[in-house]
Amino acid sequence: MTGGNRGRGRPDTGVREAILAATEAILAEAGVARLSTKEIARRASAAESSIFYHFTDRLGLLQAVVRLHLPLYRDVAEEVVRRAGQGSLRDNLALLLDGLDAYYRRITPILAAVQADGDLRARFAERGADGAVGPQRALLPIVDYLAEERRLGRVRADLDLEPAALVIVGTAYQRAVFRRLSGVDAPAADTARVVDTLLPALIAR
Amino acid sequence: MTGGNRGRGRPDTGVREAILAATEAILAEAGVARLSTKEIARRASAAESSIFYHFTDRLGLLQAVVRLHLPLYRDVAEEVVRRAGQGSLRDNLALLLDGLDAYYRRITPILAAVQADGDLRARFAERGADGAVGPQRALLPIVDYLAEERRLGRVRADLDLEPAALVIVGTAYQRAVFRRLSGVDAPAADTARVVDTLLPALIAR
DNA sequence: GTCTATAAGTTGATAGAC
DNA sequence: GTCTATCAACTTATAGAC
Repeated sequence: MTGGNRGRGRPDTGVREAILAATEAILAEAGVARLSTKEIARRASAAESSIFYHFTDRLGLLQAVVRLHLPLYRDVAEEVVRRAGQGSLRDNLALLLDGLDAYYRRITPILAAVQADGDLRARFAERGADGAVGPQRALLPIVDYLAEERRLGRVRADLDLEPAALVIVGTAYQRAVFRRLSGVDAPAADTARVVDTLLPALIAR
Repeated sequence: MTGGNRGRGRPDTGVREAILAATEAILAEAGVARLSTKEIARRASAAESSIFYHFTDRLGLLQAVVRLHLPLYRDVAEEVVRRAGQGSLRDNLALLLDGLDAYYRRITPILAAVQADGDLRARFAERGADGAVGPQRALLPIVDYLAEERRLGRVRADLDLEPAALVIVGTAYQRAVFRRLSGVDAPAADTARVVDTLLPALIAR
């Protein structure tokens, strides 16, 4: 056990965290293809066997990395939910798109790893079934936000929430993927244009 | 040389094609993580060394698989460009979304492989620079279609084409990724709802 | 909890016969 | 063009000392 350590038990020497950080770095730079326990150990300046001590096996490590990033999504999404009714719809949408974009830029390598490894995918499909991490869940906070704005009369009364959330998330994801594939590492510059294109689909006419 | 063989040169024994098909199958079922030359040879009922004879190395094989699927995108996209001005905008958009969805369902495992392998990603980043396959190019046919519809006055005169194309492609891609992650293999059922949500962003008010 | 050392298996790739 | 045989390097994982 590490992380929440406050003096009880063995002192936290940080190897576990170093391993997680090294894993994430390799995933982002080189991809799962080059993610070997030896390379992780080298970058974390730790023994290879420490990986197995902390995470049981390679897949356990990958799972831990994914788990580490799930709360971040809630942060991004719930930040916007809280803003429902405040500020302009345009500003909120820009905030949501940029927030999702930054989030996706960070987790795209990890998502790619999940998609690239059948075993890892299977482990998350199980979890998805019991409702904890199912991919469609990603839409829920956005749906909540839109529902609140609809209740307040700031978006069309007949807005179909799930498709609308899908369009927003899909647009943010696509921007992140495009930028990663083209090797650009700067934040997106065209948020305003995307927002202005999206808005007429949301507001009353 | 195989494929276009029409009697000249050595007879086409189909090993090359079998290797490509086996590669695609493994990618779809298990992901790059399990894509070994040995497994490919086994599934293709061919010798492992034949892979190296035809594709030089593992990366060359992956490149060949990607290349095999690029024309398919043009087919999907250009089908819709041809329909500009014909049928209803709603029908065309539904056709485009479903076409892109089917396309993405097929290439998602391949795209995942590219994202998961840094070397492969690098090879395509180079190509992208010289303009042949750059990811943003995926938007061009959709931009062309929207431009034609705009010229005909069937979409808003002030529609911002690139963001609009991004939204359409992103939505289609997101649906495909979601469905793959949740293990569902059927075509999308909610196209109509998505189209009706998207449409107000495109048409004149 | 972290290390060193090591085992057993798999990997991508080559040489050479047919 | 396709095969069999082979290799050195690397892979995940374990045992046991500290």
